[in-house]
This record gives sequence, C-alpha cells and structure tokens, in this order.
Amino acid sequence: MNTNYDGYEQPGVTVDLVLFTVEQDSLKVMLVKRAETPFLGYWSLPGGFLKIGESLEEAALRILEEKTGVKEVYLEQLYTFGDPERDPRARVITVTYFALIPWKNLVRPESKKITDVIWHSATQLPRLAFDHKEIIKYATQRLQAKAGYSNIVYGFLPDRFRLSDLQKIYEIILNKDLDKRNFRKRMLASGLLEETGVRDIAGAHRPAMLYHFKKMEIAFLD
Amino acid sequence: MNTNYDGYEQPGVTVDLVLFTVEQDSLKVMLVKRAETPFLGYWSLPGGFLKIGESLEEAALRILEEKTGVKEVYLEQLYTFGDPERDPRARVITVTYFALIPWKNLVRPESKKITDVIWHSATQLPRLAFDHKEIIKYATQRLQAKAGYSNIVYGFLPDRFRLSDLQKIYEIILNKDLDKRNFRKRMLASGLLEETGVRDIAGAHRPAMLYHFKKMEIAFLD
DNA sequence: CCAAAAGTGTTATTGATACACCCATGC
DNA sequence: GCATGGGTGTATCAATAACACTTTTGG
Repeated sequence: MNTNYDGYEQPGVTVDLVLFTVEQDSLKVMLVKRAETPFLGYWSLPGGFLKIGESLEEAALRILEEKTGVKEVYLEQLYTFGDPERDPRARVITVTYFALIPWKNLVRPESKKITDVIWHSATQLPRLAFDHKEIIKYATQRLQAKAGYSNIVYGFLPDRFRLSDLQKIYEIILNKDLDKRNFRKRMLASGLLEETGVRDIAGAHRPAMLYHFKKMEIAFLD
Repeated sequence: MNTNYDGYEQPGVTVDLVLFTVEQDSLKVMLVKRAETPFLGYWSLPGGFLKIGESLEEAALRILEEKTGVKEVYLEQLYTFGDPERDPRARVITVTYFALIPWKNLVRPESKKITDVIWHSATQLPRLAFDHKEIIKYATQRLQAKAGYSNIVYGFLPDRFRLSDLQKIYEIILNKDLDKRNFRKRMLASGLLEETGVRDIAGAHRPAMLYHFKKMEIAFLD
C-alpha cells in the first residue's frame, strides 16, 4: 500500500504528454498503442510514472525525448487530472503537459515499420484509453486560445519559414481563413520577426523571403 | 515506502488552496500558521493530503469548507508544483487551486481568539513555508490576467452590489484607476448585469442601484 | 506565355479613451 | 446648505476588417 509519512494511503502519479505537430494542413497529436492491460491495444497518450528524484517538467522532458528524440520544444503544463475512477487498476493522478514540435524536426524512422506510434488528427479522435480524449480536447482548446493572442505557434515552425507558412499554421489552429495583407501587416508590426535575407528558392513561383523569430519565447501579439 | 503497482517509489500528493478575498481596499489571501515541523510557526497555505477516494476538486472543496465554512465559491485549478526539494521531509507534489470569496460571506469567529489563521495582503507577503510564496504570486498573476478579460471578479461580490463596488474591486485587482463613465458603459453593455430594482440606502448621499450578475459563471468581456 | 505563390495600401468601421457637471440623499 | 457618492454623453484616437492587382519565378 502507498502511504505518506502521515500514514495516509496515497495515489500514484504519472506525467502524460499531448504532443502536437502540424502536418498535411492539419493539427496532429502523437498517440501510442497500449501493450498492456487495461485498455490493451487502445491508442493513448505517451506518458509514464513520475520518478522519485525528478521534477514534473524533467519527467515531461524525459518522456518527450524517449518518444520523439527531440529535446528543445515549447513545453507547458496543461492540467492535472485526478478523477478517482480514471484508472481502473488503482488511484492514479496524471499531471499533463503539452508540447509543440515542428514536423521537420521529427526523426521518423519509417523504415522500422513502427506501428505502435502514430500522429493522428487532433480533431477527429478514435477511442482512447483512460480519459485521454478529454485531455487532448482540453489541450486543443488551450492551444487555440493561446494562438489567438500570442506567438505560441513559433513552436511548430522550423528556424526559417515563409510568412505564408506562418499564416497557414494560424489558419489550421484557429480553423479559419485569414486575410493575407492584414496578417502580414500585423505580424511584421509585432516586432517579433526578422528577415533572414535568405529567400526560399523551391517552387515555380516568385521566391519568398524567409523569416525567423527574434526570440524563441512566448510573447503577446498587440 | 510508497510504491505504485509497477513497483516504482511514488511521491505524496497534497492539495493546497490560495483563498482570495477583497477587504479594506486590498487583495488578501488566507494563511494558516504551521503547528508542525518543518517550517513550524511559519505561515503557509491551507491544504492537506489528497484522500484516496476523492477527486482533486473534492479535496479542494473539503479543505475550503474546513477552513472557511463556505461552500459555493469560484474555484479553479491553478498549477501543480513538483520540485523534488519543495518539501524537506519527502517527495510531495501539490496540486493547487485558487478560490475567490466575498468578504461578507466569511464567518469570522473573532471572539474565539483565533491566532493561527489570518487574511494577509497578497502583495506584501511575509516569509512562508515551502514554495507557498511562489504559489501565491502565480495565483495573483492568473487572477489579474483573468480580471482583464473576464467577469471573474463576481467571485468577490455578494449577491447584490453597487457598480462602484464592482469598479473598486477591478481597481484593486488590476492595480490601476478606471474611468467611472467608461467602466459603467462597458459593464452594462456586457449584458452580464441586471438591475435588482432595489437601492442601497446606507450613507449620506444619493442611493445607488443594486445590481447582480445574471449568471454566476465566468464569461468574457467585450 | 502560363501557372503559382509573393508582395503591397487605402478606406470604412469599430472599439477604446479622455473628459466635467448635475443629482439625490442625510445630517 | 454642505458633504458624499450616484449618475450621465460626446468627441477623438487607435485598432481592426474589408478589399484586388502586380510581381517574380519555373516550366
């Protein structure tokens, strides 16, 4: 039995991650197939038990790196879910984090025929283990809200990107079309972007200026 | 030793509360004096261990009622703090909530000479146990941010109140003066308020209309 | 020369801010 | 009649939203 130093029975503590990326014009989350009961064979969020010597954020970063090989991403604590019935085996509370990962930064060993990890649309979810669907919905709401008033989407972009890439990501997250001229005006006026001087040469059209964020940290727009 | 069903050693889990009220033109938080080591005699946040059968919110409501006698308040999960060093005895993570309580609703048994509970200015804090000062700062920031774009301050008001009471609370939380005419225009335009038809009669001046919130739930302004 | 995406300004509307005087009451 | 807070409108400024054509490149 788990007891604390006052003799109370204590719950288990896990850390679960909602890993977002943008690919193929849609917002996606990482799901892993469960290899154990309960919910054997169901898709679930990557996660694991908190180790006794690590902080919550350290646990989140450890799981992140185990699953993606990526280390430096936008990472934010989301919420702590603690319904007594959420895990049928035992009382387990889960501290959740969400992270944004540029699709290009992901190492995708397609060749290894990995079938237990997928990137799945965040809006059309299958049945998931535990309360993980609720967690993803909550994370998606938070991401949408923050995209509305901050530059959080920098987490999805590679070092250099076109303004049209940036606009596309906003449109996917906010799920609405944006006016190109107003968008560019607003972004450039924010002072958060800088021209790289380099132009994107791919494609049978006028080459686009590549930009990057001056600081890789969250800031408010306007 | 605390272990989960996979054999991992597990941390303890507490729920701590940042209880806010507004009184005497200032934002205050409830502090309780610790009667045990560590931090014996230090002020700290009200809190306690999560019981095995209760949800996190149930634990928060239980502690709330134990300390204040109040049941229906604005209550919101704040953040989960889990630095391995935050409790010198053992690994303990704490899920924190904040609540807003109208000063008038508090039962204050002054007569009982209670010296182990105080309502202290949220901006000028004494030394506190554990990481509780950090928790209060975080809660205060969240409250200020939410007051800026929502009607969250309804949590501080009694059933009926004057528009000047409402304005005063905004001024205290946001820490700046507001224009009376613009404030009233904005609030009445929000559609969240309703005249009660009753006027406040106390005071040697023109009686003020008393208002109440149509719905006791959080909404966005504008 | 055609297709494809890049790039660029002005106008209209809306919301935010600044600001000062009269009113109703109790003492 | 005086002190105290209640109550009200307009004008300016800033931010947002709507809207279409020319440019540069590859094939």
